Amino acid sequence: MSLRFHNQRTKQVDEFTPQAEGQVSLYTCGPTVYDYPHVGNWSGYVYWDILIRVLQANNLNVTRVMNITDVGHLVSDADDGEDKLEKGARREGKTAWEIAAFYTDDFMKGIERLGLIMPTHITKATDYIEQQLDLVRILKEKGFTYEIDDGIYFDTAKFPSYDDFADLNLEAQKAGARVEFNPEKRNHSDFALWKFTPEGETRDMEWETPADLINDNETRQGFPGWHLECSAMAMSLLGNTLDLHTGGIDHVPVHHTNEIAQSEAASGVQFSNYWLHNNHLKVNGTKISKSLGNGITLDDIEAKGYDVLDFRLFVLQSHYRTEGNFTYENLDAAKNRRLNWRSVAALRHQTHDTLRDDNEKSTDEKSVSLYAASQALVETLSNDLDTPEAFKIIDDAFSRILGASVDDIHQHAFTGFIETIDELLGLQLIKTTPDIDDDIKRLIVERERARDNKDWSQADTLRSEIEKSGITVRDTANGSIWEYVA
RNA sequence: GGCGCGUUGGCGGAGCAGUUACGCAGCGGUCUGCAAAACCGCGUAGAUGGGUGCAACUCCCAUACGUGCCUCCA
Repeated sequence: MSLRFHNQRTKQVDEFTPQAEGQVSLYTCGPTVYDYPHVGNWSGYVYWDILIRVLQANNLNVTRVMNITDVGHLVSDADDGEDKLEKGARREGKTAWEIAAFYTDDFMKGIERLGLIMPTHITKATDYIEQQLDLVRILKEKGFTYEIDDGIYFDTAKFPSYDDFADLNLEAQKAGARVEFNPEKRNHSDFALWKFTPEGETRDMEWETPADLINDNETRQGFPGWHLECSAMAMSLLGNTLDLHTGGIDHVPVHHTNEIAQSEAASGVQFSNYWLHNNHLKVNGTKISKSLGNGITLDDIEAKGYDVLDFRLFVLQSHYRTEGNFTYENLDAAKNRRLNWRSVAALRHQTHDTLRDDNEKSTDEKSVSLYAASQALVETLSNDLDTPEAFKIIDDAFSRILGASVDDIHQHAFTGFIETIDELLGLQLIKTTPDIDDDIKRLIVERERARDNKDWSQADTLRSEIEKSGITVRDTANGSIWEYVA
């Protein structure tokens, strides 16, 4: 079995080989906790959840770090020392610390709602201030930094391969730039490692800048630049070279480019061997943005009567490197597909282990080797997380299940297949398809008896009775089958 | 102004130079006590114009439209 991923570092699909056999170190850029995440944010985390599951299915032990950005993420063009957290605090009349705590908590709940596997470490930027300052110190000692009025900056001109990762054309960008940049900066692409709190201001979140990092000896309060945290946390927990680093496609030209520059300038070795990026989700054909107010949240989805698992399935229908488009019409299609899959999964309660095993059944035209389908799922997903193709495999297998007589389905193998789907895709088909209770089973048997006696009115009465429990019955040549009422 | 990407049937969404993607929705039929399911079939997809191939949705060029980045962004 082999794993392949599209690697932004090499711009091609590469065979994946971890540094240490059987072990994978992985860093995922997490949220900035200043507001509720929207469907676009979540789609990325859903895809990286599949990545974890696929790595584990390949018998790899994953150590994963995800950060919580709770400081230092500057808003747009305002170069006035304000960051997203401080702004959010003003908006809601709270402190930046309270804002961070509230939305961090909300994010953690979202992880559970979507059934995402919890990272090994979830780290807050504010818990790693020391490590970030250490990194600044190393970069300063190596001559990569310079100080200007509002902070300590990284001199990108001293890192010659700066534009390789994103294939940037810095000269062209500079020539065509529409936004004024800080004239004190030496290069347009230079970025702040550490920002100083402006004179006369006090921030909710600020720390004393160590004297050895400042040119003159006066004490200055400050806070970390946004890019610094990821490098500091990744390297302190996972080492100087990671196996995998993931994030949104928007991070390629700035955030990840800067992470690479500052990390490799400090350590002298490659920061990450593989870089994976998820494409964005649009809403109704346009980019999701605060100003447009189209940032649909998990709560919005549920308020419209959908399950968050419908959204999860919707996301996985398209490949992670393809741009998606969220509309409620499309969510409807995903919901219907999930309900259909659920009906199939519920069939396992109505099958039995028979004398014939799964392999024997696979030789039967009408049957299907579910063991082979499980294998195919793992292999398909190992090929750059090909979820659309995985869905096809599931649909193929399910349609053969539906076409087969219940007596021809091997319960153990069938349940195993559903479990494999859940392990790989997290759709919770087992959990969402509980068996029916004995009272309903009795009614079903009673109804079958009525049918045998051709007592149709009694049979219909019993079916109505059964439907009060959210279960409906359909009749096949081999007996009655129950399903959940949609 | 600079740099890039996309355009597949009603909707979503894949692979592939020559065979049905798949799903959701729709229509017709078979089956059936009813209902449903299942199965079969249908709608002659590939933005437009050229080019290279025996052969192009699938490669190349151009045009149109859409969209992203260059400023924070998953």
